[in-house]
Amino acid sequence: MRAVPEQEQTAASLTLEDIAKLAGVSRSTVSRVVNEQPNVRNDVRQRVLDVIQTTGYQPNAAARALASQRSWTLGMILPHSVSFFFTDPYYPHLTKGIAQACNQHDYTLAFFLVGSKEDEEKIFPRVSRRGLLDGVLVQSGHHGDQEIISHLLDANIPLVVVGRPFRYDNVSYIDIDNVNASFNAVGHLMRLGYQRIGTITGPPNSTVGIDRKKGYLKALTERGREIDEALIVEGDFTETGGYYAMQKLLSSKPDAVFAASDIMAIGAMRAVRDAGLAIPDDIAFVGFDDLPIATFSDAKLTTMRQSVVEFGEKSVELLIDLIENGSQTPHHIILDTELVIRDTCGAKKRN
Amino acid sequence: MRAVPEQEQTAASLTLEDIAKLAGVSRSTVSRVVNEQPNVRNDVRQRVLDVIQTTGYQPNAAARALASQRSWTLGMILPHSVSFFFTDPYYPHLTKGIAQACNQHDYTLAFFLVGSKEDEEKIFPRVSRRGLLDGVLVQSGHHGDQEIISHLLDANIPLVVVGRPFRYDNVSYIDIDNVNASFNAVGHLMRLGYQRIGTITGPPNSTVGIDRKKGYLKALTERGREIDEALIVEGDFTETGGYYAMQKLLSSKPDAVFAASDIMAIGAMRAVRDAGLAIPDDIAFVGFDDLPIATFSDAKLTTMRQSVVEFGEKSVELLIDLIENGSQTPHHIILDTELVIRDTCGAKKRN
DNA sequence: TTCAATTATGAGAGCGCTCCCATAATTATA
DNA sequence: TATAATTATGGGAGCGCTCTCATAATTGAA
Repeated sequence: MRAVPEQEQTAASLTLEDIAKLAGVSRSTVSRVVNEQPNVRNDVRQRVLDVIQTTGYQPNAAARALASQRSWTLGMILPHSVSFFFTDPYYPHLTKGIAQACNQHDYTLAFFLVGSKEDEEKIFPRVSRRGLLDGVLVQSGHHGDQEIISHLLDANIPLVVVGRPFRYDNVSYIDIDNVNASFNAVGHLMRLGYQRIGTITGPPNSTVGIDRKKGYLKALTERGREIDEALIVEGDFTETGGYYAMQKLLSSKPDAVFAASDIMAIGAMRAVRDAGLAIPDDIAFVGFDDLPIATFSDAKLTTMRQSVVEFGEKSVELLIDLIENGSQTPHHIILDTELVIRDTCGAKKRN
Repeated sequence: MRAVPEQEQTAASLTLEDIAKLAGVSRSTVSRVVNEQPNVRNDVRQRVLDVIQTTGYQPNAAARALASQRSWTLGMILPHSVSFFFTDPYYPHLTKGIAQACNQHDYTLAFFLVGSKEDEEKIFPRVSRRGLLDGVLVQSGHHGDQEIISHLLDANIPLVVVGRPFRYDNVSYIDIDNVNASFNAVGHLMRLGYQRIGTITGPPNSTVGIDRKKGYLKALTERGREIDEALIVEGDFTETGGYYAMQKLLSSKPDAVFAASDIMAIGAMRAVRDAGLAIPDDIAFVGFDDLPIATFSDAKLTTMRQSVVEFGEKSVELLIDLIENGSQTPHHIILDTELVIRDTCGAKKRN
């Protein structure tokens, strides 16, 4: 059933043994050179390298994986809950960060986008199949993802959750300090003198949604402000969600709004303009994420920056660390955020 | 250097041989059962299946790949040109379609997101490494992607381009008939009686941009209308690009606009509203893609539907066909589109 | 110059499958 | 019932690597 080998002995179908013969050394020596191991004489190493160079030899990934019990492939799972993969550009960006980090570390990224809850069942055995993945990244932080996480935990496969999961004591994850970041974002608005600061939150079944709201509340209460429930409206991390949330908020007459994501801030600002109000003069804004879209609009968005690139990098590095050093105690990494002051908060006008 | 096996002989680390022993048959028989091959007595098959079921056995992917010379993994390459991966939700959607199709066909999807032109060099040897991928999908249609495509072609790896590339005589690709689709979209506006139909095109270094503009021109000229260059403005498949393009267009006083993508249409409609004009009464709109966002806004977008799910499915199926039947003649698949009439074209008001 | 320590090299086994082929069991046909 | 055809099963080789271990070459110290 194997395809008939045509004319060619293509470069890529050469084996270690072939290279060894061409370089006049043994398979083992070539293997050492390929894997940059010591104990090869310099001239020999160079000779082998030359042969590899001219032939364009590439080691066979499957053979290497079988022999070394390492596939050099990481899995990334997007659970069904991450259907805003399509509505919040944050996810594509994060995905890019992860993909790039994998490249840099010479890992291949396998992508498991779970379309439906049933798909999760189907994907699970695939992910836990030996010889395919060295470790798994799960983009999560949603309440519905507990099951898949504990599945993965049971399978004893190195695992990093990207975003804090609901139960996290026994799993490694990476996140930013959402509470504190939001606290600072709202604090910034308070320092600028705004009196009626509203917020558009994320959904309450996500840790991100919960934490950012918590930071908002904390900022107000710690400085003795009263919480006005009418100033808190739930969004869903979509632009449209932000738009409608803002429409509701408008009746409570806020003078500033902290939106839990840039994309919601953009939707909300559109609602403000549609209502004939000006930003930041009538209503000031602070967003969250600092995606490129934050600067696309006329009014550049003041926002809490989290470096998605760094987020991706660190997730991958944590996972690789887990794979290579296999510690059993879960690691929790919290990345920094930084307030980026642009136009929409009104800070510049007040200087 | 191998990790010390702790207490467990986890289910997933069982081998074919173990299952054989447990079921009282040979390795070969288990292999036949696992791979759903004939020539196994029913009761034996059932016995083996039971053992597999209870042990949770999963064949080792690397071993299977090595022995069968098939990795059951497809690569998806997003060249650097697809940086609008982050600005046009079309790409995440398409990615989802592809990911789901891979799942359905029991392939794993490996994801190569090329961050920079230099990355392309780095990714190339990885992709052409034997034993890793059975075939490759390239999301393309951009002028800058010729190089990577011919690289892949040289490497003699089964290849499907998703979107028509600039040179396509020697490569398999899948696309929609963009010219005809746009022709129909614009024809729809003409039939509704609009006189000054403008267009916001895609960039001219993409086949999609070129073809959709071509369809626009064809629709006008075939019906004896004159082309007014002032009614043609270039966009870049981003919402912001659509917004600014529309601002330019406004001075030419169009009564209808065909936008080459939904996301640009949405940006453009925002510009129209910001200018105090109504949709569709002052300016009618037809978009292209029919992404979910088309229906999010208040004014539901009339648009040319291309099924991204089907697009993904068909790409994967074409690639699998190439892998399994390995024909040398390139296949070109053109999918259908369908005009979805909603509010923004004004058709409903006129009935 | 001699022997120990160190470094370089090669041979062999084995990773866990698939696939071919030989043989055993079963069924069909005469 | 005997023999041919068919179907079921098992054993062996091999996919292309890695990694351990034995041995050869080189260097250092006495």
